[in-house]
Amino acid sequence: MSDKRGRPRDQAVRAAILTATGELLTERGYERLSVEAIAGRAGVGKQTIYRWWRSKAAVVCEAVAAGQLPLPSAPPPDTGELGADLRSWMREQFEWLAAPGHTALVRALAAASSDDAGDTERLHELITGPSREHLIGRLRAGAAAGRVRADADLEAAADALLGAVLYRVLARAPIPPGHPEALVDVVVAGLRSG
Amino acid sequence: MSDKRGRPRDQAVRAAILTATGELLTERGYERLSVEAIAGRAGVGKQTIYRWWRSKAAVVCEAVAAGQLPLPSAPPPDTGELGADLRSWMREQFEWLAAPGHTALVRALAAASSDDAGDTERLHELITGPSREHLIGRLRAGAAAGRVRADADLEAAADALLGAVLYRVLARAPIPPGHPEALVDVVVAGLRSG
Amino acid sequence: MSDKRGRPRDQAVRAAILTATGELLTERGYERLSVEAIAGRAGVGKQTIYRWWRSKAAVVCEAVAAGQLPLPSAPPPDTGELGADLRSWMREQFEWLAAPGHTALVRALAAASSDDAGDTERLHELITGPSREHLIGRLRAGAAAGRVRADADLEAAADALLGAVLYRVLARAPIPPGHPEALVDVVVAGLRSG
Amino acid sequence: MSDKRGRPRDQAVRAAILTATGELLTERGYERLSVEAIAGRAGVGKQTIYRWWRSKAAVVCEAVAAGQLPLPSAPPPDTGELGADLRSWMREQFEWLAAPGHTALVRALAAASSDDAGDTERLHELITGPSREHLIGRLRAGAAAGRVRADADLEAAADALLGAVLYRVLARAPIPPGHPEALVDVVVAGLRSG
DNA sequence: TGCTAACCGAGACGGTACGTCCTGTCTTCCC
DNA sequence: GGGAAGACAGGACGTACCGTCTCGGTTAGCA
Repeated sequence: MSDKRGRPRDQAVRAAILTATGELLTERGYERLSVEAIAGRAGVGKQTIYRWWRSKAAVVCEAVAAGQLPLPSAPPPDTGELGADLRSWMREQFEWLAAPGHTALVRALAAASSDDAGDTERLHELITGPSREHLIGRLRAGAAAGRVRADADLEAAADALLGAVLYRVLARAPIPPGHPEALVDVVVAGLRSG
Repeated sequence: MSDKRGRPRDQAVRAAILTATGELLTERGYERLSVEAIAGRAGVGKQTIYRWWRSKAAVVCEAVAAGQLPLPSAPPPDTGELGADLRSWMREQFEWLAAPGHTALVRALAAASSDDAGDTERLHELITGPSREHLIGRLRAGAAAGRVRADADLEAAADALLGAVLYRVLARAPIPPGHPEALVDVVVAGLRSG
Repeated sequence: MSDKRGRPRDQAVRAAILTATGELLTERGYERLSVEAIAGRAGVGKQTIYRWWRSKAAVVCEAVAAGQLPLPSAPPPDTGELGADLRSWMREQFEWLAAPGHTALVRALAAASSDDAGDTERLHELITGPSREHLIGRLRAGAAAGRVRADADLEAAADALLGAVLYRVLARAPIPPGHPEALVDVVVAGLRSG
Repeated sequence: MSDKRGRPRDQAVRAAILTATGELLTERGYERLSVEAIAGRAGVGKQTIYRWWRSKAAVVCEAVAAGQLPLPSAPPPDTGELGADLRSWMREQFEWLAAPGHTALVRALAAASSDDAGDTERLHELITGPSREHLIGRLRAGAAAGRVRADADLEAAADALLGAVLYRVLARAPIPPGHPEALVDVVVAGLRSG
């Protein structure tokens, strides 16, 4: 089926490239990340990178997919209290962002998005996709438990929560105390009563 | 008192630079925008740009401020119906984004944000600031009219609405029909009842 | 004695490599000749070339030796008339050079010479060696016939004739009519009388 | 007439590039000479080289023209004795070649010639041109003095002498004692009697 | 007939250099 | 002294080859 002629791709090399990419992205940001620097740190020829990825954005994309970059943890388990669950999840999101380098990383990935349409979708799928699905799942469970009205648009609610986080990060606006909870409160109340 | 010796700054030159910046930004995006291209299209020396602006991001920043870039219109007037007003405003936001070049522009500005901390704040202030203030003003009027409960966090609500728009744009996700209204419905309902 | 186990060298492959080398050398010149292009045209792995030759120059060297490259014909037979014989031989040399690709080939081989000392000698031996030996042989016959004075330096005379051709080719200077004959006349007269 | 707008070309930079080129060419030879190395040693951006020269060969060409490379001295003055004059001139040529680096330089320039037609002519004009003209001038003086027969082809004689030198260098053949004198003897005798 | 060695195609690999593009600074002349 | 033009050092881009190195698959002689 597949063409297996020639020397096979060296997986250790692929890993080294993705690791180097993750490190440099966190250290310097997307703008100041160069393919040459990745090659240098990974101990790899530049051509080896271009052989497998079309662009800087594509490498970053796969580095994220490979878990080379720190992403916020999965949402906390369902304790039955929708509001409490979402508040603690939202707090975690903002706490993760407070760590040095993490806001830079999000901004870097946002910048990477502006390059190519194909990579963008894949990148957002990888980064916000899991969070989003867990979030919607939790909301759906709340709906099943009667905590959320049946006709509520759960996707819109998820957009509102994730978007609010993204907005604060990109605007470099400070996070006032109580902000995560206030966000959750507005959305959860809106889901409860139409 | 002030030293006015020497030739004063040529305002026509400044305008040409900002116009060229706006055009190129919309055409090519922030990544592929170069100072040399701006200078070339504006018929201006490169040094003239660097004399007045510290960086590419700063020029983009001022181009936005000078209205060289198309931004969504101001929110519609207060008709007394908070939900209806916000729905139509939100529809306008998404309609503006649907026009060709506008999503590219927002992505370009998001990318510009990742460069420099100082410019970022100014840029977001210019782009989302007016929308945000109008939005919060409208929400505050709703609170005064008793449509919004007194202790609601209007900033969080504004973040949720603006962030949701930003999120869809950056993720290049399609806008399903009814999405703008659903967003407004969740947030407004959340503001009404705590 | 020698270990002849294992698959023997494929002579068809060797021939394909030398043929491809000859073609590419004539088409593109030595500078723009690449081992990868040779391998590609010969339908051969790069390693197969490096297994048998140390360098690009070595392959070119053997391609010449194997007759893959067109070289000027052997000198005409001895008719007894030294001057006439050399004039017609010299005319042949310049006529061969006039054909398209042949001057490029000589320049390519001169360039190849600058690479490696070992290859250079072998290459010159192959290319000018036979011509040179025939030439000196013809001059020696002339000396035996009393047409050339006994103490004449036949090597110097051969250098002068071959070098003059080489000089014109490398300098890309046009060949004026009567030039080959004039060259022969000077040298032959010089050999006749000291 | 000429466009004098903009910053004028920095002559110190031009000199630094040509000096660096001459040094590196002598040290490493033409094949191992890189534009990046020239830029590095000259303390210059690569673009500054490509702004003024189309190719490596063109830079080498101008380095020669600018006297950055050691070339054999001009021919000795006319003492009236044609044979003696040419013998001492020819000895000088071969002595110059015997110095380390000089043969490499000639081979390098021969290799540079194979790249581009335009540069080749200019390069040969610069390198062998002056020698050739002095040589022909001296021969013409000999003809005027009756030492050379009137109908002798002086160009052919010059080709023979210069070519013989070039031939020995490119072939990396050793110079036997008495070779320069033997060369001159053949050619001068040939010019004397037809 | 199966073992072992060497060949062969393909092509990945670490590198070097290419020639282009752009950045931010500078220098000159013109107004 | 502002401004157009454009040279400059520096540095990253993406491409082309280099010479080396595995792969799977052949093709011989020897056992």
